[in-house]
Amino acid sequence: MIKPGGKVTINDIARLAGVSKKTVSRVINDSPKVRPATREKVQAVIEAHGYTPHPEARALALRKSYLVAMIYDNPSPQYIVSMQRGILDALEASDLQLVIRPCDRNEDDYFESIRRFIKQQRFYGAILPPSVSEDQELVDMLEENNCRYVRIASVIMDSPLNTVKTHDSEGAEKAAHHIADLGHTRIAHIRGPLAFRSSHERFRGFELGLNEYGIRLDSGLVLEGGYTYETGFDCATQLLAMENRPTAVFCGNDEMAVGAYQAARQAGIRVPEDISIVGYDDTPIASRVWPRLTTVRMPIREMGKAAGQLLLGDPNGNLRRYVSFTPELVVRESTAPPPQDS
Amino acid sequence: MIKPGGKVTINDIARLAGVSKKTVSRVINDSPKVRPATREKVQAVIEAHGYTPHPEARALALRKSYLVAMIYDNPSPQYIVSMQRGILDALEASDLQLVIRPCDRNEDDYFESIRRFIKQQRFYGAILPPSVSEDQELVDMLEENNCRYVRIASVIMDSPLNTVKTHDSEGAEKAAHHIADLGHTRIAHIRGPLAFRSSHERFRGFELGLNEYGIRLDSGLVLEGGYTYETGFDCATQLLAMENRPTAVFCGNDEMAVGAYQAARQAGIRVPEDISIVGYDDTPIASRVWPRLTTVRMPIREMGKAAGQLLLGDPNGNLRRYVSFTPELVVRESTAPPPQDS
DNA sequence: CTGAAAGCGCTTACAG
DNA sequence: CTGAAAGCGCTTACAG
Repeated sequence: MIKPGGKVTINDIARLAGVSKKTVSRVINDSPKVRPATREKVQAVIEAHGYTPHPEARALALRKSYLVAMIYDNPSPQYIVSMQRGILDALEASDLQLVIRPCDRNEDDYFESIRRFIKQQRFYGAILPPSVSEDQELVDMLEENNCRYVRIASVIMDSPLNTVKTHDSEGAEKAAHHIADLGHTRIAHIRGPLAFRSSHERFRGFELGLNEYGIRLDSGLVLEGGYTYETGFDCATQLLAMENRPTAVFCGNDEMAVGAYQAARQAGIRVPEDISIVGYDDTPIASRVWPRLTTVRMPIREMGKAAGQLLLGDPNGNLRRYVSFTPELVVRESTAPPPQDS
Repeated sequence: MIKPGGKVTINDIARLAGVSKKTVSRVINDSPKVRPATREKVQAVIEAHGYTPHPEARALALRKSYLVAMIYDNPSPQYIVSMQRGILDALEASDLQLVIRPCDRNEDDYFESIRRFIKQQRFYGAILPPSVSEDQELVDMLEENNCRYVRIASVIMDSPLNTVKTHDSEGAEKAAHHIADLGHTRIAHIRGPLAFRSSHERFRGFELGLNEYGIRLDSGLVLEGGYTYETGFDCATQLLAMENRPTAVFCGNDEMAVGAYQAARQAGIRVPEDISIVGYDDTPIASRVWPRLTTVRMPIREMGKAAGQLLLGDPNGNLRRYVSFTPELVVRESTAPPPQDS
């Protein structure tokens, strides 16, 4: 008899099926060395009792964790949610679960706290979106603790085999081409914080893209924001107050672009008639503001999925492939040719 | 010697400290029955080797899981991220981890898939934000599997001891009072889908609030949306095309309100001069659109924390308190008195 | 193809 | 206050 209220265990199944627990184990683990008749008999008992192996017991016996950690400090909810979905897409076929760990790199015990987390849990592996992915100290700590990891980053910082690369510079280059094509020449850039590699890559790509059209990016028109609405607003306010103000602004992400909308509105400057604004990320807000925002789209969910797959490794063999994503420009209504009289 | 590359175990610590593993266990678990000198000696060895107990082994021996599941189908990224943070706030002091499980109630294997998830993982407990929290079949399944749970919901569906209640009707009532105070009488409501209890509560509270001002909510001006931008747009487009169109619209959430903005814009109707719009939730988009949206704020992160605490129970004793949250109105620029000529 | 023994790293009674 | 034995639910060699 099965203990009332208690879970049925491998022993119960073994007894009920008249085999040893090892045989049950073999059935569970799809070992080929079980006679079909035996397998069926055991399967029937398993199903009849809704048996499912205890994950902690397996983990202990196999010296393996079934938990994947996602460690992140990204400020955009949409980014986080899409990334989580993507990772789960990859984990779906496996029996791994996703444990989340938001953090703040500015907090004092940020590093120690994550170290404890990693040491205690002995994860199957960890996935690091930017900007956590750029923290080499953290990655070193993971390696010290034998925790494999996949970085999502705009540059390859160690092996390409554990990086999902996003070609941020190419996305920014496309934005530059679009703006230049429209005929703009006085062009500003509100970049992200220097602590983010993506911010450098986007800046670099944007500058390159303009250069390809023979346009120089005036360093006086490059301001540093914090990837937030408020900083976008502040930087744009400064730009719009200039004597000879720019006719186009490329913002390092959508949040800052929406802040720039607000700055333009308060200054009585029309988008896109007086000023063109371009964002980056294509988060949902980009198509909910008015005018709808021209921006650069990253397939965030697919990137998460690729990261998950990289972490799992190829089930048939163990070759792991280098994965990279190229962003594309989404043209909407926030960009137009510069005003005639300018 | 400690195996190279291998993790240090309780046995290593016991040997190194010259005590039995049981004594180490007592130190780890803060048992009072250890002589201070012994405790210190053991502590020193633990720290010297950075020992941390294997969570799966503990879980197995204690017949207890250290994993909390968050199961949700809420479509708003901001809501999800805030709720996750709140739950983690509550879990911080414990050694529990948060496993996330987004799902889609419309998918065929939604229920079976979650059932498998629950059976396999034997969670410490589960947290259910709306609208998953309203699925009684799912809750029954959790109980069947001895998985405790906390619901976040706008009505108490079973015991108040495992519900974090949100007074949605009160928030909607406040919205009604605000609109009535401004002098509106032709008032519309774009409600959420009938499958969400919150949608009913908000509708009910709004109607009640208008009645308190002697205003009847015209059922012809109540449309059902899907809590999405697109449905908000569609419903508002219908309302604005009416012969005698409303001068104010209360939308069931911010997403739909922003959709309504867009509909007004396309119809050449100004917000708030020609029509007042009120949302619900105070998600970040509410203060990023123009004009900034008057809406009803829910303290989502605190609600998540309360849910986590309810799940953990009171560490000093085991009384659990009923928790509820009352939303407040946030007045911004999307509401104004009705136009003079109306 | 199948089983009895030993072990994963921890804890809970039970003695002393 | 401390320890030796048994057990949590599973798996891995090792026999047969």
